[in-house]
Amino acid sequence: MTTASAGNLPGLKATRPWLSANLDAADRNALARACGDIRTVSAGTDLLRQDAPTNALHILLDGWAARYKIMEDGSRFIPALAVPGDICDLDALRFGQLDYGVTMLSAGTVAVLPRQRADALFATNPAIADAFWSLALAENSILTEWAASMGRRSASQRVAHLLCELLVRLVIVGKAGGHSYDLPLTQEQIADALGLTSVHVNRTLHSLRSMNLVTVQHRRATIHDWAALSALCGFRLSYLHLETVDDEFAPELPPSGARSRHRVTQASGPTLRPSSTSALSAL
Amino acid sequence: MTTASAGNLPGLKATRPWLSANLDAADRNALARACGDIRTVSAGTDLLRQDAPTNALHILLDGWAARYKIMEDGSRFIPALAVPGDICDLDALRFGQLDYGVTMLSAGTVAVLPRQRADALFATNPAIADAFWSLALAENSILTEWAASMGRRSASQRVAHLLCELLVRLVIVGKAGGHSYDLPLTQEQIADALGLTSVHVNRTLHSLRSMNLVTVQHRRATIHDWAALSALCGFRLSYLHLETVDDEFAPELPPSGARSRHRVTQASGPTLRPSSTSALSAL
DNA sequence: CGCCAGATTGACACGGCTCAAGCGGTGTGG
DNA sequence: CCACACCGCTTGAGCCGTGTCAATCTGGCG
Repeated sequence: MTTASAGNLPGLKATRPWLSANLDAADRNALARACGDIRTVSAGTDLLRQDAPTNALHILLDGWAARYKIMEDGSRFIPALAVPGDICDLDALRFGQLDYGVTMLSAGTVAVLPRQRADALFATNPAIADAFWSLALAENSILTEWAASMGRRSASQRVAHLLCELLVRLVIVGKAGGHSYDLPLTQEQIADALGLTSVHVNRTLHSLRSMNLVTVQHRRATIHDWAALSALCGFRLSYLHLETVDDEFAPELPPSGARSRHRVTQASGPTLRPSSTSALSAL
Repeated sequence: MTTASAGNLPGLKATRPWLSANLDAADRNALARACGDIRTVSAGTDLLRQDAPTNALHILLDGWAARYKIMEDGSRFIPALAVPGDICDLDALRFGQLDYGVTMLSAGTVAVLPRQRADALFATNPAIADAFWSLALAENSILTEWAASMGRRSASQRVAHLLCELLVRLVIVGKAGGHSYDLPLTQEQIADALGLTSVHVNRTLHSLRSMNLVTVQHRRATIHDWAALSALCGFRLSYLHLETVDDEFAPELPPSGARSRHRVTQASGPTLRPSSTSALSAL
């Protein structure tokens, strides 16, 4: 569709994930001390089984994890992906049984934080409670965006949007090099995250490639034209609620009174100033 | 599809929404006092505009509200519906600008809770902070289920699932009479909440009607066969995290190693013991 | 009685799914 | 070091669930 300069990425100042973004050294230490063990796990390991009882949170320190849901007809759906710094199963903070499972998509390391210790931390370190609140609400916002994708975007837009989101999230935690990053998902897993079929994801990926927008192969994604790719899917940074994004990227106000499923305008191709810093490695 | 007895509804003991479910009189009073004004609003009123700055939460006391998102192509998407007892814009607890708007679907009343007062309350009344946490995580779970619907369920299953969810949520706050309830959404709004088209929602509704599962007309939904309707869409109570549901309705463990998009079994038709109690009317 | 938003209906197009075959890389056992 | 197996990627053909477009109908309401 849109052509465009091989634009740079959105100008992010943030260098840490939501959870630790606003914590000082003391609080980060307290959080680290509260964690039980640190587990090194291999790809395919289930951190949590769907509908099984649980009483601890899993904070992903390295690698990728996915929440998954086996639907009533046996199909699988992936409602969320976790990258370093994310919490795999935040709901365990209040609920003893979750209706999704968590599995590792790559090898990695995970910190286990017992629910009771988390509550204790909240009581003594308000800043930590704050950090968890921000994380929970940001997650909420991402879920909303994913739902919107499945409900109102085409296959190629969904794929493009996911790739854009992941680039930004990975840049923030220092896991993206330039415009590319390791993407350990199979096409089938991408399909499960987007409500598509692996066959169609394959075709869509080829289509995006042929437009010189992005290449995904050998478990690595390389974005060739950020401006065009983000314009194609209407990607806007605002929903990620990164507190330290440059003003120039403040979201534009969309047309106010729109009807269901219709035309429109717009295009945004912010420029990015990559930054880095290991995730919760300090933990 | 499935025939079945005009089953009763799931056996719920809960009589209050998440927010006030575990608050004692003192805390409820504190919450009420913290709220600024109570606004009486008419249908169509916008409580919050998409991408506009905000610094207060809107607690819905009566009526229906919807979060909406205008997509880049001008189409509309509704990521959440609020019924009495729900918070329309929980994200405002931490973020000063939300990428969704909130509009009233019916006339109603809303309590406005300034963000700062909410934070103050959390510091002094741990039980209230707890209540908000539960609400946030439950909302998260509902969003996940909606995303799963859009990603992996057919049109009729989506419609059925939404109608099931709403019945349960309304029973809990005493707004459902027997197996029916007022549903102030137009078919177009239902379509926007399900990622469908109003034309297709219309056809789907007629189809469900012809199967004697449910009737939706004149802004009222009447479920004729709960057992069959919930079986059709694989509705399970667990994702709503109602703490006081009878054990007999504990979710069944789904088959463990499923592939993307395939066969399966299952059917659940719990029996419901309606209960009532006005939402946050005490506020 | 006239208007209008919302509900209906029909005809038709198309995006994405299904089914099925074939290919390629990689790990493993002989 | 080769042969096989297996998993994930590709590709083709055809189908079908939903969307699109366009009337027409209906119930409320002024």
